[in-house]
Parts: sequence; structure tokens; C-alpha cells
Amino acid sequence: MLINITSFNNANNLISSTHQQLWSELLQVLQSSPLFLKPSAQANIQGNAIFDPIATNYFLSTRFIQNGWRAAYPIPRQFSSFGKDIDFIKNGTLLEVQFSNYPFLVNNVSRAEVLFRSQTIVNNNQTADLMIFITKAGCLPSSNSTLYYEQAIDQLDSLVQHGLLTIPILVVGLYETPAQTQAYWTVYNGGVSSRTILNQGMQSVQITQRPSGKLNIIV
Amino acid sequence: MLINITSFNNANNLISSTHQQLWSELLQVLQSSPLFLKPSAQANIQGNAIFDPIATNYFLSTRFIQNGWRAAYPIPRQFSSFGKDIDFIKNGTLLEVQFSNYPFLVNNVSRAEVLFRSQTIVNNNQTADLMIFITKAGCLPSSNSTLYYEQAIDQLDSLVQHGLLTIPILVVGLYETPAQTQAYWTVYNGGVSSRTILNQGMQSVQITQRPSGKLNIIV
DNA sequence: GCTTTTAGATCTAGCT
DNA sequence: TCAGCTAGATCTAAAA
Repeated sequence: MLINITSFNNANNLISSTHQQLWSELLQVLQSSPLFLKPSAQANIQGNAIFDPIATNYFLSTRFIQNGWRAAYPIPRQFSSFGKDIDFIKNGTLLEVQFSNYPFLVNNVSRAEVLFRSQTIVNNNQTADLMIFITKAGCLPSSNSTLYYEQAIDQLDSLVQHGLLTIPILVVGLYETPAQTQAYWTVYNGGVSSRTILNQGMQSVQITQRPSGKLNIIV
Repeated sequence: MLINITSFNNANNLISSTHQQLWSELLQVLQSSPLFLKPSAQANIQGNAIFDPIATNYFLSTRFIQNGWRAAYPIPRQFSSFGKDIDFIKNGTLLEVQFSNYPFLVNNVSRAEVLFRSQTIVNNNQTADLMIFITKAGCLPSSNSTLYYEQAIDQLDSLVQHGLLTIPILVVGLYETPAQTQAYWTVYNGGVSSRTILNQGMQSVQITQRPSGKLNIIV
């Protein structure tokens, strides 16, 4: 997929210096990810193609682990109220991939901020020094209320500006542009949230853009 | 219902002085609320009684409005990235009732904090000076991953301690204790999230407590 | 009526 | 296997 990035609190300085290797590997994974789609079950748009978080997460997770990221890293005991684990970690870099509902953005970054301010040791005897946050762009058709890149940017802007967030954060937005292209189309059985694949395959898709900027995807 | 409260950033000073009237009215509403239950549709616990956020929200909302709270108060334009509206507002007091999934806690309080720090004018030419946050206790059977009082307290504790939150916040937790008592049992039709009442009525319920502290409610 | 968006409801997945 | 919990998926409701 294509990507856009926005840096907060000088995250860009880190990815072009000390964290350059980590970033270039990550970039490679993201850019090599196909577009994964699934049929929506939402009333009035039944069957329409929407972004498939399950297949996308599976693809990314597999590669991140191959690249040495630790998945589901346990949150230190003293901060257990913030949850069980962080999606991925490598040394002091926290990586979250978020396609769920929008409040998870502030939830995820706030707990990262607490780890940062408290200089808590995370992985490999390092303190948290960078957060990378992956989401999808608003132009992609998706389930209602799922977080999107532009929303994340705007919220983080305000939070940084008003001093709530000081940890370096790099936000990555996955997107596509109008084209006749190919995408993975996955049909799950078992209803909402099912991860049981009924069938999956590459399909030709026609991506067009509405006046609003939203993409229309015909499989 | 019964309530527990926890104060952060001296919210308790406000509710016993300048905001005493507002608080005593609110308390009256909360304590007069019946327990609302509905059958769960979750696999393995189909039909079991769980906390009914729809009926509870409806009951509370009606009374709050009667007491002069403004519902769905529009978020000032410059902070529109944080959403459309705040549940209820009265002068400088922001009121959120949250029975949805847990990340909404940090989402809601963070946007309130930004309003507080920026001294933004909210209702009646006042700046935000207090947030009251209502949720339910962990002992009540509920949908998975819905926010609960103890979780809220623990997360806010860390956020206040590490300087992310400075706005006075009063957290209210609704709960019940073991008893043979009465509750509203509402059956909706139309599946998940439906607000169309098929039937509703007072029922006798037997509330017992498990070793874990969780309540078991038999209708 | 259709689109867009947030808020809320609330399920399944998967681990302890 | 049942209980308890967080993470993630993703719908309906409702208003603009």
C-alpha cells in the first residue's frame, strides 16, 4: 500500500538517525502489503468492499515478527490498568497497529506517554523513546467509527500542542489511489469478527474516487 | 442504584462548595435509578442478564435534561477533531456517561483536559472547570470490554500522577449488592444495539456474589 | 433519500 | 471446561 507519515515531537529525527534501520525495514513491509478487502455486513451496504483489518493485521504481524519485533509485549505491572500488552516492541520503540474504533488512538498514545514520562524500562533494558502508530487513511471504505489517519493527526496535533503528549510519535497512514488494480478479497464465515476464512484470493478491483475524496471500490 | 465516587484534582472541593447544588441534584437522579437489565446475545451466555446501557442512558438522560443539563453539547470548532459533542454540560461542568468500550475513558477525559488547559469558553460563557464521569462498577455483569469504574479509577490515577490530567474529575460508579430485589428487564428486537423495545417490565431478580466479587443476576 | 460522521453497543478471538 | 479479561471487529442509532 501507499503511505503517508506525520511526525510529532521530533520522531522524524529518530527515524533518520538512530532508528533508521528499524524504519526502513518497517517501510518495506508496509509498502509491500497488498490491499485486503472484505464484504461489509452493514445494513444498506451489504457486500460492499471495505478495508479488511483481519487480513491486514495478519499480514503485517507475520512480517513484523520476522523482522524481530516482539508481539503482544506485556505492559509493566505498575501500569497494568492500561491493559495487557503493546502490539509490538523492539528495544525502545513501541509499535501499534490500530484499525479498531477511534478512541483507541488516545488510549494507546496516553499509555505510551506514561511509559515515556516515567522512563519505564521496556524491552532489552531500554526506556520507551519512540512510538510508531499505524492506521489507514480516511479515503478507504471501512467499518463505521474505525480510526483513520487524518483524525489521528488532528487529535495528536491538539494533544501535543497542549502539552499532553511529549513522546516522539510517528503516525503512518495506509492508503490507495484510483486505479484498476488487484486486491485480496477474503470472505469469512461465522459472522461478525470471524477470522475463519471461507475463501480468499487476488481479485481485480476498480478504485475510483468520489467528490468527497472517499474511494469507491468495485471488486 | 448505589454509587461510589472518587475525586481527582480536588473535584471533591468543588462538589462541596460552588457545585454543591448541581451535585446533590445529580446524586438524587443516580440514586433513584433502577437497575436496568437485558438478555445478552453473547455465545455461551445467551439470555443471561447483563447491564442495559440503552435503558440506563435513556433514564438518566431524561432526568438530566429535566434538571437543566444541555445534552449533546457541540464541541467548539477548534477542537472538532475530538468529536461532535459532549454528553451533557451545565455552565462549566462537563458530564459524560460512559458504558461503551474502555478506550472511551481516556478519549473523553483527554478532550476535557484540552478544553480545561486552553480555558475554552463552553456553556454560558464559562470555562470548563469540572468533569463528572459516570460509569458502572466491575461487579455488574456487562458486555465484554465495556468500561468499568475500577478500571477508570486506576487509569486516571496514573494519568493524574504523571501530569497528563489536571482538570478536576469526579468519577461515579454505579453498582448493586447481593439481594432479592427488583429490576427492569427489557427485551429489544432487531438484534445487537437495537433500541426498539419488544417488551419491558419490573421483574424480581436474585443477585448473588461470586468469590471473584462478580455479581450473578437471575431474573 | 443518500452520504458522512461520531457515539454507543456489543459481539468474537484468544489468552490466563 | 468455565471464568475473567483485554484487544479487536464492527455493527446500529442518530444527527448534520
